Amino acid sequence: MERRLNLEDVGRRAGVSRSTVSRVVNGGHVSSETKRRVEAVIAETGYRPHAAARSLASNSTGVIGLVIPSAAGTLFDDPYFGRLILGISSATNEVDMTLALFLFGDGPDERSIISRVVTPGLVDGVIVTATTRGDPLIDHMQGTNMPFVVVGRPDNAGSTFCVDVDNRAGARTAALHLAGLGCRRPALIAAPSNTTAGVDRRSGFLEGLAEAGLSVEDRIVEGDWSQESGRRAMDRLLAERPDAVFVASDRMAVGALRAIREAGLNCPGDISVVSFDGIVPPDLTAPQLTSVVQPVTEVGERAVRLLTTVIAGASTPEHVVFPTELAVRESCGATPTAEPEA
Amino acid sequence: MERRLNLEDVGRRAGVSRSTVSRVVNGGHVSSETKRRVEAVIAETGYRPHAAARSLASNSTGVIGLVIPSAAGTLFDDPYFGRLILGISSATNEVDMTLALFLFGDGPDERSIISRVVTPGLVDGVIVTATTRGDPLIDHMQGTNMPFVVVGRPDNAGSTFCVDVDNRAGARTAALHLAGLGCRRPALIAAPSNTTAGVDRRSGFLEGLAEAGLSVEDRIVEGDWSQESGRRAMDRLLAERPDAVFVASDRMAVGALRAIREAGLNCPGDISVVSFDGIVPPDLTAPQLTSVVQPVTEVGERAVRLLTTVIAGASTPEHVVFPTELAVRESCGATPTAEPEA
DNA sequence: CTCCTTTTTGGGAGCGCTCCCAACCATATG
DNA sequence: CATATGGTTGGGAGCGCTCCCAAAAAGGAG
Repeated sequence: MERRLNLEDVGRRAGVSRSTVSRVVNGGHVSSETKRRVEAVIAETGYRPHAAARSLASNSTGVIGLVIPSAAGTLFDDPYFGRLILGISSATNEVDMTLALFLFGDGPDERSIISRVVTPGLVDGVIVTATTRGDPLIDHMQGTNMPFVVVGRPDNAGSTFCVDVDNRAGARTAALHLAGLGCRRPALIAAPSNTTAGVDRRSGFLEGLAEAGLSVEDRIVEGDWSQESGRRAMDRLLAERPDAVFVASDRMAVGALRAIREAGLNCPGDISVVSFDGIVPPDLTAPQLTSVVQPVTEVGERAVRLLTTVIAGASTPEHVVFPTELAVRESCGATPTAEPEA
Repeated sequence: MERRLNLEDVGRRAGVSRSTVSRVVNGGHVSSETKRRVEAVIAETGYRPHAAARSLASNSTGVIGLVIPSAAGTLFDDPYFGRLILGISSATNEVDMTLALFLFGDGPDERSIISRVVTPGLVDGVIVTATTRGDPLIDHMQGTNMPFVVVGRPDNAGSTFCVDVDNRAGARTAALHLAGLGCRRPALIAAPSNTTAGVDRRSGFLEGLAEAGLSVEDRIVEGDWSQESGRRAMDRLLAERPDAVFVASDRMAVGALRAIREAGLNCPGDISVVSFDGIVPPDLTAPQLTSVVQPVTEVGERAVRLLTTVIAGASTPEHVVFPTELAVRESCGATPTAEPEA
């Protein structure tokens, strides 16, 4: 097995210098005749530039990292992260970069992996997501000079680049929609309050309710994003006889729907449900979920684009906020249900 | 902002040479006194070695790639890939390496990303998931000298390292179980026949059936892994009045269960269901699915370990096959259902 | 035909590390 | 006291590329 060849070798075969070959590869100025000859040699030999050498010399790796702390075994049970990764991956491909994935749990190993993320010469920048409120990871990142953008809204957003969806406005819309439908005893299945998405959706919903002169009183239970937690939360809530529930995630809403059905009640007949995410396929539930749709894939793509500007040197923090959109389907009762099932 | 410091700088501050610092960092032989001094300087300055420089000099990057071809927008709808990634990521962390993720669709862009995967100096090796039969990607990889292992069973497995689960045996077990329960009219909701997992599960099931003197006759419909396809397949199958169905994936089984319920029939009362994967949480469905459990996470972890041996120079192809295990729950009817719901 | 501009090309320097060999030092041995 | 032994240490060479400057070639204008 012969040695991999390098720029010099290719140049020798084409009768030009290292530099000229480099120019051909990277699109510099080369006479068309020379270019033709060099390209022929490259095609013939299958030459490919060495990524590490390039990174070292140019001080840029062409790799971006995606960091997801507290990635438990259940990470992908919620379609959210898969969708986000898909968006990030596709945008990464588009800008001709490579994606590195850093998942870590809450163990003590976490620290060492964090430090791997900021290893010089490994990635050009990172996207950080799934952080909890006051997550030390954000502070840690700020202490380095590694370019990074946050997906979500960190507490101290002021000084960081971030892209998020308008959780608060979306939840408010849900409240207004439910109020408009005439509910009297609204309830809330909230997302964990140690996440900004959780608090934003909660406060947005309460705010919308207040505008309509309504209140959840004590009809509020906090879930943990899981379907099972949504089911249990709804079970608990049923004792309070709510006539409308806003569930802070689709996945929890699927569980809530099941609890309603198993209690012998009907959605939307007895209880209207509106959820947040718009991520589970409508057909998957009966009735179809009315949901506040957040553009997850776009968020991922935008995060990559934003990161490239940070890598390129942008320094004044930019906050991108995507609007959400209410998709009215069956579970809220605004539309006649196709086939109300027992 | 001052320049990042390098080995030489650290050495100067500690009064030793570049080489000595390198030895301290990499665990070579250094006197304890010197070591202490150097480590102090490293801690104080926060020095971290430059990954690209290291890769270039040592000809090893510490990065492994995960390649998932034909990754459509629905990739993560099935928990399988998420789970696989989790296993791979955790094993990658354990061996102190970094994971690069290459997802690509079936577009013409695919080609260029494949070539990025084999860029020298980018990754030390890759794990390729074999989805479709006769995937040209496998052949392409064989043409390079990039170490790789396949997750799944490629057609031409002979010459590649791969790790897979025993789909055939697992499906056979399902058939035997159903037969043992006394079914007379078994049916099959198969996985796509352009995947080896699909054909293995199909043939294993038919084989088991044959052993028990049974046959699906024409009670066989092929799904596309999606929940919706499982539902449609079952709908179609109902006309044939099957009394037992083996569904080639949990996700399709969830759809099948719904079709049964919506047709006013009862599972397991009217129809027994056994699925493959064991990946959806039992509580998620009613009745709980009896399923052939495949150890997805372990497969991922094993793939990483195997890849490290290939990178280290292993050259005689190794095929690791994990056994599956039948988890008997409610949907097959072997156990009294907790609460048979309409 | 000379001088100046523009395009094209070559090669030195250097990125930060590892690898390896030679030099060094101390201690143990004949 | 010379010599072997083994643990430490320093520094040259080189990984394959980019960056940059200067040399060479090719035109254009006077």
